[in-house]
Amino acid sequence: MNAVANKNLSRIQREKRSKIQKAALEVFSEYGLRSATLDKIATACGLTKPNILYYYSSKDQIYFEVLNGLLDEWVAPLHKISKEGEPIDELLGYMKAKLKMSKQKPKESKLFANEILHGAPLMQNILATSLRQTLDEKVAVIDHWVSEGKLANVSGYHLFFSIWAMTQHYADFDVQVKAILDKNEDELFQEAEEYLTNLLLRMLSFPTELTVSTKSS
Amino acid sequence: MNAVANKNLSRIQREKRSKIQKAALEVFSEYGLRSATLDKIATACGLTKPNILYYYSSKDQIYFEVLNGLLDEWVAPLHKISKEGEPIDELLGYMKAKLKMSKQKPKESKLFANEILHGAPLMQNILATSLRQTLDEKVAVIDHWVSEGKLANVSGYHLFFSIWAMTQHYADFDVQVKAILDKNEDELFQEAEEYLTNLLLRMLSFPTELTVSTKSS
DNA sequence: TAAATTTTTGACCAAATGGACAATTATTCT
DNA sequence: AGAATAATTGTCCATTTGGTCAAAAATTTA
Repeated sequence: MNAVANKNLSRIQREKRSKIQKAALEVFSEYGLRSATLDKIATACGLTKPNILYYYSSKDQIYFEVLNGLLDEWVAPLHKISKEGEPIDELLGYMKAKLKMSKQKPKESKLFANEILHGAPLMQNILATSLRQTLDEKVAVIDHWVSEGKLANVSGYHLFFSIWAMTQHYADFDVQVKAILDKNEDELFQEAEEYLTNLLLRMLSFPTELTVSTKSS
Repeated sequence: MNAVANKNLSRIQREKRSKIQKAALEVFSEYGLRSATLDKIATACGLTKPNILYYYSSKDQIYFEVLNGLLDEWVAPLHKISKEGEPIDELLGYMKAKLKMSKQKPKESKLFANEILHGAPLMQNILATSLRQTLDEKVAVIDHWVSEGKLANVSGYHLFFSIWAMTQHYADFDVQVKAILDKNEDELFQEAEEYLTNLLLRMLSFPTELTVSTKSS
C-alpha cells in the first residue's frame, strides 16, 4: 500500500526516480539530511541538479520519499511475529530477521538511525502512532506468553529496545565494530547471531530449560 | 592527561572557552558537525561569531576539541573494570555506569553516536588503537574469568558491543523510546536498569545459579 | 514528418555560512 | 595615568548550496 505515486508514470520517469532514490539513500545515509547536497546526489546518479529537481520538487521531498519508501520494509519483521507460533522461536526469528537487515541493508539502518538521533523531525508522528500501536500489540502477545508460562518474565518493551539496539549496532556503528574486530563481514555476523541467539535463549527461557540449550565451546 | 591546553590561559580565556565548548556540545550533538553553524553556537553561548573565532581557529577545531575533551570521560568506566573484582559485579557495575551516562549525558552520547555513524572521520584512529587496546585487555580479563569457571562462556567483544548498544540506545534514540513509552525519565531508566541487570545476570551466570536471582513479579 | 509534449541542461540567483580584518573597547601592566 | 596588550565587534568576502528558468534536445503523438 506504499509506492502509490508510481501509478501514472512513464518508463523514463520510473527509471529516473528509482535512480535518484537509490543515489539519495546512498548520500543521505552517509551524510544525513542537512549535510547531504543535491550535487552529491546528482553526481551519485549521473544526472544534473536541475534534472533531479524536475522529478522531485525539493531536497526535503526526496528525503521524505526515501524514508517513507523504506518504512514499511523496515517494520515488516515486527508484523511477522505470530502469537500462534512458539514464543521463543518467534522472538529468535525476529532477532535474526533484524540482524539480517543490519547486514544486508546497513544504509537503510543508518538512515533511520540518523533521523531518530536528530529528533526524528519527519517520523515522530509515525513513531508515536503507527509503530507504537504495532509494538503495543506485540508486547501484549509477549505478556500473554509470559502469563501462560511459555516465556520467562520480561518487559516486552525493553526486550524490543534491546533487540533493536543490539542488531542495529552492527550496521550503525560498523566503523567502530570493524575497528575493534577485524573479521570479515560473514564471520562477524555469524558470531553476532550465535551470541544473540544465546543471549535471547538465556533471557527468555526458564533456568531449568536452559541447561539443555547451553553449549560449552 | 587531557586538558593540557588550559595551562597558560587567563581567567577570561578559560571562562569563554568553557562557555563555547558547552554551547558547542549542545549544538553539535543536536545537528552534527556539518550542519551545526557557528552562528548557532554563538547564539547558544551569547558571544559573537568573530569572538568565537578569536578563541578557536575554526569550526572544525571546536568540534575536535569538544570530542577530545569528552573522550577520556567517555571511556573511563571501561578502565574501572577490575580483574580482582567479582566478575558479575564488575560487569553489572560497568553496565550501570554506562546506563547512568546515558541518562546524565545524553548529549555526549549523541555526539559520539553521530560521529561514529558517519564514519568517525576524527576518531577512527583512536578507535582502532587506544580503544581497541583497552578493550582487548578487558576481553582478556573476561576470557580469564570464563576459563576459571567464574562466568558463563560468552564472547567478550560481543558482550561489550551489546552493553554499549543497549545502554546508549536510551540516550541516542530517546525520541523513539519516549514515543513508545511515555514514562518519566527516572522511571524509564529505573526499568531499564532492572531489565538490563536481569539480562546480564542471565547471560553471565550458570543456569544453576540463576534460580536464585530470578525473581517473579 | 511535423507538431506537441516531455526531458535535459547551462546560466543564473539569493540565502546561508565559514572565516578575515581593521577598528574599537576593555583589561592589565608599569 | 598611560602605554601595552587582550578581547570584542561591525563589516565584509568567497564559497556553497537549494532552487529557478528559459532555451535546447529528445521523445511521443497525430
